[in-house]
Amino acid sequence: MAIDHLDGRIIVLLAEEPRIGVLEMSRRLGVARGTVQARLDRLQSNGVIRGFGPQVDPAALGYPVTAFATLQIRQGQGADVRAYLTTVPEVLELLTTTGSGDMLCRLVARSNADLQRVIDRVVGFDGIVRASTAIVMENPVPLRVIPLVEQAARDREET
Amino acid sequence: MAIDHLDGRIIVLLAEEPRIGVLEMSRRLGVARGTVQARLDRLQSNGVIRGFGPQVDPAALGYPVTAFATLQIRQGQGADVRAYLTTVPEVLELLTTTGSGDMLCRLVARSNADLQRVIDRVVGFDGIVRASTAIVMENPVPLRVIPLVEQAARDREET
DNA sequence: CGTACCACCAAACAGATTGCCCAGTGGATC
DNA sequence: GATCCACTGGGCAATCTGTTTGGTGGTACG
Repeated sequence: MAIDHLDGRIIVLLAEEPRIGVLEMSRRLGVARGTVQARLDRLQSNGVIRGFGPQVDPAALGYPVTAFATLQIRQGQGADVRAYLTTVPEVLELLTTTGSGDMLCRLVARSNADLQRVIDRVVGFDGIVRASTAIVMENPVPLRVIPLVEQAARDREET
Repeated sequence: MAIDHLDGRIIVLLAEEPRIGVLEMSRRLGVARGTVQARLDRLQSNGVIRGFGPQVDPAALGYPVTAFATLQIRQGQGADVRAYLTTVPEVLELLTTTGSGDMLCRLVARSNADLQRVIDRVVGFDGIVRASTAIVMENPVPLRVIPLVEQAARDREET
């Protein structure tokens, strides 16, 4: 759960050059291969590293438009809405937030015009009272974790 | 840019068992190893697969609280705000959305109490006019792309 | 003070995988 | 008919993986 400095370096290295392999990592970090291997195993069983799945870019897939929809859910319909939205491929993420039955929904679409179709499909579901959508224009900071990892490693050291 | 059915299966397989290797994939998919290799190269140079970085779980790192902050930016301060927020490790993502100088900001914190510190640090920056924060309670659909990939592959086939 | 435990290093092994090259085949294009 | 392209199936040396072994140092604890 607490991240070591070496753990941090391992994660950063892995983020920079994912195909690197344990052996090469041990060389670059100046530690024994077994150590890296053990650390990696620990990080994975700890759940710190969830996996190494491919990072797919929706834009390159033909879905360059991203939007966030804030949904207001009718009382007691939360589970239904969740189940429904799970079946919509264009729904990339769904979160419930503080506030009266609110959900936040990350969408993608093939175009601005297509976004209309997606939104209709999403908010057309009975159980959604109201929805407001914001289109994403730019993404100055794409989803990242490295700075957080480094911070966590630093915290650990400074103790 | 357009995704083949085989491409789709490759991505899905890779998402399910990331450590699988090209050879094993070719066996499971019933195609030659060179084919899988060529497809993978193409997918990567196309940008469809951005990489294979480790998926780090902020919660396991000690940051179990997630929140979204909607920021209203003072005219012309957008660049400054971006630059500043980039330096805050707890800012995992930053997006500019439609609306008058609005940004959406994904945050994590060590606790609800700690969230206050993070928010102060974020909105304390000059150039941010107003901010409203929503704490994430549940994550019924964690960030996913597979259904979209399958959809894209299906679209391609049905043509 | 001695023991036990733990993380790490260094080395070794067989087995598997990778990157790369080649020749042949079938379909589509012009 | 000639050409291009993607795929197959095979083969090669080099490398990496998973795993085990023995040895070292530090720390916690009775």
